[in-house]
Amino acid sequence: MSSVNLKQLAQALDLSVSTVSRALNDSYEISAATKEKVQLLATQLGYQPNPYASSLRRQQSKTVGVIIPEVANNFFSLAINGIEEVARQNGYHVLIYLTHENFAQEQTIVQHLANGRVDGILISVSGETQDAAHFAKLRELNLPTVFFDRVCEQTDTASITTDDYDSGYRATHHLLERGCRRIMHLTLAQHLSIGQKRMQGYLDALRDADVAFDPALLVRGGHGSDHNTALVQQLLEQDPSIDGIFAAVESLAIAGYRACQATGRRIPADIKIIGFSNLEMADLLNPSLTTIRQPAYAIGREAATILFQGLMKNRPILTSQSQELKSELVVRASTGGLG
Amino acid sequence: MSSVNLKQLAQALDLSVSTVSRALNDSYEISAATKEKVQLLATQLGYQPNPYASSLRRQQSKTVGVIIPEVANNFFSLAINGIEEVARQNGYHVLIYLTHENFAQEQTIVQHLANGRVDGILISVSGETQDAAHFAKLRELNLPTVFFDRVCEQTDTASITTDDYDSGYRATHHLLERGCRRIMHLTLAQHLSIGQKRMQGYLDALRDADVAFDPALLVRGGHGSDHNTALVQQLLEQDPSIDGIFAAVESLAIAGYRACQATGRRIPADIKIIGFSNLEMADLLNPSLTTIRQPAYAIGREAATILFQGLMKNRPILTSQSQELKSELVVRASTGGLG
DNA sequence: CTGTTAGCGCTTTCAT
DNA sequence: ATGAAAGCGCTAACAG
Repeated sequence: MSSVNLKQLAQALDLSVSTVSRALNDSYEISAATKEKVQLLATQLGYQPNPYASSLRRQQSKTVGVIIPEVANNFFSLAINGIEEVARQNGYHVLIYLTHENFAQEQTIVQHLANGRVDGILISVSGETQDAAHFAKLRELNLPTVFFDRVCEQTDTASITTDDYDSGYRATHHLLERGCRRIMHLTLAQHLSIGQKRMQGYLDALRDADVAFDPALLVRGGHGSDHNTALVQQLLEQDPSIDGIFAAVESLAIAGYRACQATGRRIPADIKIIGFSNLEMADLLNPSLTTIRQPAYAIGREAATILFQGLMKNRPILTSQSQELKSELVVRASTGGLG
Repeated sequence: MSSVNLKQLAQALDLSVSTVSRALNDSYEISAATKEKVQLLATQLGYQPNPYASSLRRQQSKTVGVIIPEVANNFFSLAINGIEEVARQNGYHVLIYLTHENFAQEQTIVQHLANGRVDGILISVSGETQDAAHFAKLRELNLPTVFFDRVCEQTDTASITTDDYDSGYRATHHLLERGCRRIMHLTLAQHLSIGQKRMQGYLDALRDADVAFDPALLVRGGHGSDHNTALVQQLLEQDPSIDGIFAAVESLAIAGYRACQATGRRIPADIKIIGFSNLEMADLLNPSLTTIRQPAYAIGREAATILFQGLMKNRPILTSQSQELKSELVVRASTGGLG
């Protein structure tokens, strides 16, 4: 493709291919004079090494695969930003794959990457994923993998997460502190560790405050923002005692907000809302919406950094390298909004 | 990496490497019996062809590069979704590169891709890009390229855009129709065709309505949401006659909204806002914000489709394949909000 | 310091 | 219908 290759360079310079190769790779066994000559001509002719030839020979691709459920979601977008940046700095390329929250797709993708196309994998598991057999294969093949945000607890690789339990606790505590006693808990993926931990934080905060937990307040949303809004709205109408909403996912925070509006509840006078959201817009537009912000960009960077360190030093990636980054409680409303 | 390769399969089956290769590629010159035998063992052993070996030999990578300014932006996120989907359907892989709106990075990335790593490129140019020399090289190398959203008018490849002029006109018309006469125009990248077209729509709408254009109402924002808010706020305070805001970019629509709040202007009673935004959240959260929604996902799909058609049929990608997709004016407020 | 040679794993003529 | 052999472009022993 790039028209000019090593052989041509070698011929033009009357050198052997290996000398040229070594000169370009700045090998210590090539004279400074030759190096210069070679590099000069190489840049003149715009020589670009064929990545596939060297990948084949070196048995490494300088490429990582990123597998995520969806990219139209601010958390993952920001994470990709972090990942791409670190990759670039380390001379790596980034292949992107989307599972669309579909387990079968996730399996296929993982399997497709187990052929040397990538040197390592960064993954946030799909909402449907329960079985971890496909990850076992990655270990077998010794393909370094780092989980981020939505981790798979069954395998023993490194993972970068947010302080899900803790932030779930804090969020609930925040509402309790403001007088809420009947807090609706909105969640999507109950069987994902991320959902479970957030909910456990919610439950423990209630318990520590001696507030009874009512299972009726546990709501599992689905996909489709209008559907969720209707669902919450219905529950609000059924139970006027509800005075708080804790949404474990951004989309559900919005749904909760809209449902409150639809039922005429005033925020924060009648009801208070707190929700996970990585969308700065959300609280910029609407300060009455208190949010839990995950350090998405940092998570991407951290996950990538751990992966690359393992790759460069050719060391296995250990569970001990796992980290839990802190999320932030963002309260915008100065005028006693929800804050 | 994947441990098992053609040679091993061949030995195990007592066949030649070429036969096995052909069998797996479903060649017509292999007996049905052999094919079956081969394919059976291949799946049993979990054979995965080495992508780099076949890329090297075939001189094609089954990979496309996507170059965008940023991914933490709903438009590009959605576009990637569309691109990835189409790529997957066609057996292509997607490499992601971010320019961070930086021209130098864009040049480097483009140059790095001109070595056979990708079979084609999908690109949305950085805000700084004025010079198109680096794209000329792509043409030289015959590397199929499709521009999307932020196109480069100097080259003659296909491009997928939104109806920027038209939507700029319609947005402005919308405000004029509601009585606005002093409409502030907020823009980021004035020299990008996308910014120019939107502004031209604005100007023409004013002219057609016989409303004088005041250059003082033209505001060029920068990066940093707080900075932009302060800028707009200052202008609003200086000029109380301003009764409308047209934001050519989502972030500026938010800045405008916040500035209005800060200066005590009521929306839409005192001032009306309309802005480009691909964030459904924005108008869900705040129905008084009328938005122009681009068909981001469709743009991604369309751009990718054109690229792949060219790649598969080995045909050049022509300007004639360019398309302009329609954007949508989203008015949420039923209660006479801004709508 | 430089050249010769082998080979990464696959595809594809060319032969049989 | 199958096999032998060449070669994609590069790197890395091994010589010298």
